[in-house]
Amino acid sequence: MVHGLQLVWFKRDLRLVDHQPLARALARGPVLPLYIVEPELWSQPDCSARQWAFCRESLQDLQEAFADVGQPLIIRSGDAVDVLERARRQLGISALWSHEETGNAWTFARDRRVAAWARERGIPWHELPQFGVVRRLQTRRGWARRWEERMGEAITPAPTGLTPLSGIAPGDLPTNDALALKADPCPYRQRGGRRLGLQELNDFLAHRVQGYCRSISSPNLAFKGCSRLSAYITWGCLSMREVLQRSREFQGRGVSSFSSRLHWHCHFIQKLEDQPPIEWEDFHPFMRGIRSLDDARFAAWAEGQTGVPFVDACMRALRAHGWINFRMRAMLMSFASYNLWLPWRDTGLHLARQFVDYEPGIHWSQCQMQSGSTSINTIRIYNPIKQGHDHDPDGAFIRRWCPELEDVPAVHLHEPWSLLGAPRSMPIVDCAISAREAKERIFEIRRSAGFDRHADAIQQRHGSRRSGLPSTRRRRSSRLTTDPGIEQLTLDL
DNA sequence: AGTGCAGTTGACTTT
DNA sequence: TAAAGTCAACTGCAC
Repeated sequence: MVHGLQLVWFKRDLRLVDHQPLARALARGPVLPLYIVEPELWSQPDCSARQWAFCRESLQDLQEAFADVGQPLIIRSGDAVDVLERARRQLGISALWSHEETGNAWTFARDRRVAAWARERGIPWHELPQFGVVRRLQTRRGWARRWEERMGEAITPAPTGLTPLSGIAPGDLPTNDALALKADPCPYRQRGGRRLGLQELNDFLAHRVQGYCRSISSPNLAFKGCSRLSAYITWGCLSMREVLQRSREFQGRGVSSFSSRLHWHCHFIQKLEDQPPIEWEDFHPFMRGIRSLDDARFAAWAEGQTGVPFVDACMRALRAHGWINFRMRAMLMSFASYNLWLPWRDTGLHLARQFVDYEPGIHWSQCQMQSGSTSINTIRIYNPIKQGHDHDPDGAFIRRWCPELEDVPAVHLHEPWSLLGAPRSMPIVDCAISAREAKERIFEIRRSAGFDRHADAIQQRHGSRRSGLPSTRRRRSSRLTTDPGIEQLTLDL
């Protein structure tokens, strides 16, 4: 049976291997592979030039891969619905194929407009999952098992020998200027594309995975010792499935620690999939609006000028690399949310732009988790001085990124204000005092009436079944408040 | 050689 | 993927 043109819409899945929408579309008929550069997307406050640069390199790599199989990748710029409608009018479209995307609120709204357009035009839109994230999830029960099932599916090989469509101009990739992106120098950024992603994967599994556990916490080791695959997974140069399956060919603590992180990747994205407003709204209603934006504090934090050396070094390294290890991300967020008491939405947008591997679901879940607003996790306030001593004991990292501290002797490097006699600038906040105040504020809210009732509901909806069982204390107290029989009894007493 | 004591370590709790 | 506090057990040392 002959079908009409199958439009495969590439989003953050910039590869030919393990691309089920592409493979399924090819089984139906001639394929038009399309990437839509959306200027409005790139003007969103969580997007940046460094992300576009990585995406653009990945697209160039994909263009080459398509050229090798005989059909150019088609690039168009503009609003997605406009571009799709033009394609429909000019070429006729029988079906639209893509991966499911759990993006930000903007891409969610855009997908709804595309869905409405497809419905109106009678064009079926086949969206297939590429991660362990489940659409329209009813319960978290059995989630981990489903994740394993999906990740265990056979890898779809790259197609070969496509029949080229004639008379369609391939189109050009716009530059930063054309997208009006703000200058965003990032000298040590990883480069995009599947070729480099595979290189990183092979090198990680062959040489670096053994030392993985030892390297992840220290900013001195992490840039080389971590997998460094996150950006390639975010932009889809590599599929999660192939990364997981390849890594399971190996054994050891490093491999199991790494693959459990792939599992957590999907666990966190699932939260945003289930509840899109968590991008800007605190999970727990009692946590909403508790912090305030202070411009001077925000600027000092964002520019790596807080006066706390380890915090500043991390922020400056992040700006220059477009990446930093997990623990240091958590510390930067913790410092902003607790010590500086800044709203996580504002600081989260800044971090989002810094991350080449920005993945909305992970990012916003983590921002909230490191700000204590989820209510289902215990609050974790990082002490940047202790973190510095633990993970940068000789101060090499601080010296690398804070040249202004050149003449400070090693013993004072983590807290140069302790160097008596020198007119050393004080940090913008006292770490110990501000941490204690933040802790008191959070626990005051957590003690307030009705807090646990919301927290239990959040745990029910978003908590991991595997490890996130409510604490004994909470379980006990929630039984008291949710079981009407016992509640009556306790009220009587 | 046993006792007292300051200091350390580790498990556990609290915030 | 926190940090600080508590407490008991332990250690090294002086006497």
